[in-house]
Amino acid sequence: MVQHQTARLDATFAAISDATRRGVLDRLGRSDASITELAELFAMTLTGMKKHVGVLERSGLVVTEKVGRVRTCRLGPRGLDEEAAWLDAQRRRWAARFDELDHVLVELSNKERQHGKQRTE
Amino acid sequence: MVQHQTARLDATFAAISDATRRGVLDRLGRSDASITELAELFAMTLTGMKKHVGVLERSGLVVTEKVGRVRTCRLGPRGLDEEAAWLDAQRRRWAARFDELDHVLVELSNKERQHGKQRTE
DNA sequence: TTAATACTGAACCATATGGTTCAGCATCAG
DNA sequence: CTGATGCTGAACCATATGGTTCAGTATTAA
Repeated sequence: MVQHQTARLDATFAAISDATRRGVLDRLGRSDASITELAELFAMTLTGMKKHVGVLERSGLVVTEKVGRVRTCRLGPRGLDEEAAWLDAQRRRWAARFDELDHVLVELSNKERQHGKQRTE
Repeated sequence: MVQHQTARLDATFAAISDATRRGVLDRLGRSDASITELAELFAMTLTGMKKHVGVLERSGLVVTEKVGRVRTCRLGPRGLDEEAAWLDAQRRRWAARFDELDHVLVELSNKERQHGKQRTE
C-alpha cells in the first residue's frame, strides 16, 4: 500500500516535471480537448502529443475517451491531493528545521568567534 | 524570467519524482548528513548517492559544504514554495472544472436519453 | 466509392537517468 | 610515514524520455 503510494508519487511528479504536460493540464482545466487540438497548441506531432497524454493518463491525472475517430482528453478524477499533501508536510518539516537552525547558528557563530574553524569550497 | 521559472519547476518536480531523493529530503529534515550517512541509509554506493545529491543540489533543494574530507548536506533555503503554489493553482482550476462538469453532465445525460450516442473503448 | 481526417504503432534517434565498478586524491588518526 | 576514511571522476550499462518519420487503420464527409 505504501509501495503503491510511492510509485504513484513517482509517476505523478515525473508527469508534471515537463512544461508541455503542465501546459496540457492547464489547457484541460479550461475545457476538454482532442489530441489534435493539443498537438497544434503545443506545435508538435500527433504522435508526440499522444505520448505526453499517455504519461498523464498512466499517472491518473488525465482520462481519455475515444468516440468515433477523435480521442477526447479531460482532467481525471484523481487530482493532485496526495502530491499537495506530501509537499505541505515537507514544507512544514523544512520550516521546523530552519527554526532549529536559527538556534544552532547562534551557537556556531559563538564557537567560531572563539577558535575559528577553516572551511573548504 | 518565466522561462527561468519553468525550468526550475521542471528541475524540482523531476528531483522529487524519485523515492530515494524524497527520502533524502525527509532525512535532511531531521538533521544534516554526510554523503556516507545517506549512502548507508539508502543502501547504495557513495557514487550513486552523490549523483542523487547532485540532482537535489542543482534543483536548489539541498546545499552542501565540504569541510575536511566530509561533505555535509542540508536543506537549501529555497524550499518548495513555488511548487506548492503551482499545485494549489492547478487544484483550484481542477475543482472549478469539475463544478462546470456537473452541469454539463446533467445536460449530456438528458441528450443521451434522447438520441443515445454510441461509444468506443 | 473516394478522399480527407484523426489517431495509432513501430522504428529510430539523441540524450538523460539510476545505478554500478574502478582508480584515484585529500585528509585524518596513529 | 602509513593506513583507513570520505569523497570524486571517468567509464560503462540498461532503460527511459522526448521527440521524429513512416506506414498503417478506422471514421466521417462529399
